[in-house]
Amino acid sequence: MKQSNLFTKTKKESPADEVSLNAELLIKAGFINKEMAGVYSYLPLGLRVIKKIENIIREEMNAIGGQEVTLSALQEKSTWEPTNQWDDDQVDVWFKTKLKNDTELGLAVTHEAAITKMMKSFIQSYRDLPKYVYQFQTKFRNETRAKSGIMRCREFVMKDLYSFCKDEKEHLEFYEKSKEAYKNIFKRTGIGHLTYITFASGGIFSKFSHEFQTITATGEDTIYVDENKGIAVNKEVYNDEVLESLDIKKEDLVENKAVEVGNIFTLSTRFSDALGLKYKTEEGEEKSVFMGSYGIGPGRLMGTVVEVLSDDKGIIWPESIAPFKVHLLVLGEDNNVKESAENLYKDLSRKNIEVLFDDRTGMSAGEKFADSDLIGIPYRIVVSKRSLADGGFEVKKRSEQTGKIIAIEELISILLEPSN
RNA sequence: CGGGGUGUAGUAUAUCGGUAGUAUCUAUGUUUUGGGAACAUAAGGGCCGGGUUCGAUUCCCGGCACCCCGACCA
Repeated sequence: MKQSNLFTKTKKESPADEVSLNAELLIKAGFINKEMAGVYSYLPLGLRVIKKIENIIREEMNAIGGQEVTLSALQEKSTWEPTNQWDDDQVDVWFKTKLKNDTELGLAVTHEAAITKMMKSFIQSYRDLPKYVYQFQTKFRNETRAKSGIMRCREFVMKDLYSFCKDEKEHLEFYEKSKEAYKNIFKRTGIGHLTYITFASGGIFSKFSHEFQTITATGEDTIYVDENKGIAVNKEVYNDEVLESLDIKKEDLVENKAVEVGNIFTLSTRFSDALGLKYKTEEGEEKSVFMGSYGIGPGRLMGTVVEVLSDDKGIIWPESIAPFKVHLLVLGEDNNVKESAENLYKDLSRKNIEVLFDDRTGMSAGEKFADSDLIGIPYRIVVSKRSLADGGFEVKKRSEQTGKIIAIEELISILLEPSN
């Protein structure tokens, strides 16, 4: 893509109404736009990142048997009444609205009940189980206080997967698989080294749920990390009894602030009982479907990556989710230089290498460099009189301080190496 | 929801009970071009409503919006 065609612009000044690093950098670099407190639009660069994150999640969900759907955002009151989750004194984050005929509706806070209801149409027999269904879908939550940039929004997309199993045993097999899938997701999106599976409160039907917590000073949660075991305990369940049951020693734990980037939990038969999602066993017995729920917010994940992987100049995207692989900068107005850059842009594009081509004219070199650092694309290639005189193009990784001049053949072979 | 704070050009900020200044951005021109270039010219502003006052962007009240701390996050 030619940067001269990109409608977004970078900003020099940090927004006055954002304190969080993720929002500050993403807004300055033109990835997102703030519409109101807790509500953000995704711009071309930001959407490319989100789509890449979604694709990684999608691949991992498909790998463990997930089937993608999209459920509606409008939900009926009757969907949530059986589990007593419609009343505002039970769930206080509802956005509610009405049809013209006064029928009450809610904007989806989550989809456990809705999907349980839907699956009644398709699950009747043990032969229909297990099934795993997921979506990327917008949730609306009327948070009393939106905060931390895109980390806690009133409108946000969530990947939510729901598992439907015959019994707890079958459920736990999948539950373990989902942990591995989640680990893969965080590893592939570049925050695996800072992300710990964390024991958290499990609600009524299971002792624990599992959160995936990424260590960062700006996190909302406090967790206790056992580095050797690679696991953590959320402060909300941190006590002697829990530590003993998990065989964790207090002295091995280090307290950290962290952000919850994923959460998996066992629902058991809470929703299937309430909504009547049952199946016939081989013996002809009627049983409730055993369910689980598995969430990740791609937007929050993106914000976390920015929080964790950035420096004083801007964002440092992991290759796997960067909006482009290469940021090609042409310096100066010399026609030979321009032509050389154009040709390189075409060559790389033909090889299906994603390039953001900074072909903007009338800009100083320093301004282009500053923009490039802010946007944070993994490879920066500079074409200038100097680089051509030195025999080619200057390549520098965003994560490194210095670059080197190389010829086009070598350049292409470097860029075609499989990433991550 | 409790507490605290802030609303001034597109953005970021300053001053002031009496003419609202600067930077950046935008437009035009000239000179620049390897780390946010220089000069010139131009355009652009007091959240909304009420009150006090000769006069309010400034003081007071209400509303709205935004930020921070805490609570909440099923």
